[in-house]
Amino acid sequence: MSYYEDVYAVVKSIPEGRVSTYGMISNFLTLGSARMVGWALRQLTGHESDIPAHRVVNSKGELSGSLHFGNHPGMAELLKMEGIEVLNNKVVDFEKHLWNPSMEIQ
DNA sequence: GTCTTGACTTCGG
DNA sequence: GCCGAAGCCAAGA
Repeated sequence: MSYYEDVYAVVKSIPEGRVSTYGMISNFLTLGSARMVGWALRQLTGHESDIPAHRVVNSKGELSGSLHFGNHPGMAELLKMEGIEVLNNKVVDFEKHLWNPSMEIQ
């Protein structure tokens, strides 16, 4: 059980129509660095598991990870499909769709 | 063993 | 509002 396993669990826990940020996840898991989340998700590219990494965005609400996906020609479409409006790889009103990991525990 | 890089964040200019 | 630098931790070379 490594730290990134926790990241995967949190990302998978993100409900449809909701997005989360690296800093929020890192803060929730007390990783101390948002890069740890990015590192975990980077390893995820080879896994291609059921991890909805497209729901994870940076503090600006941009799909910074979309660049690494590559396999997903329309990752923004996926978010739109879930009810999230995306424009130019950026989540529109992402703060409204922002999902707090602590919400899972509640 | 050290050095570099990385899907980040935040502060300062 | 954009650009640069520092902080942070982990993995690969």
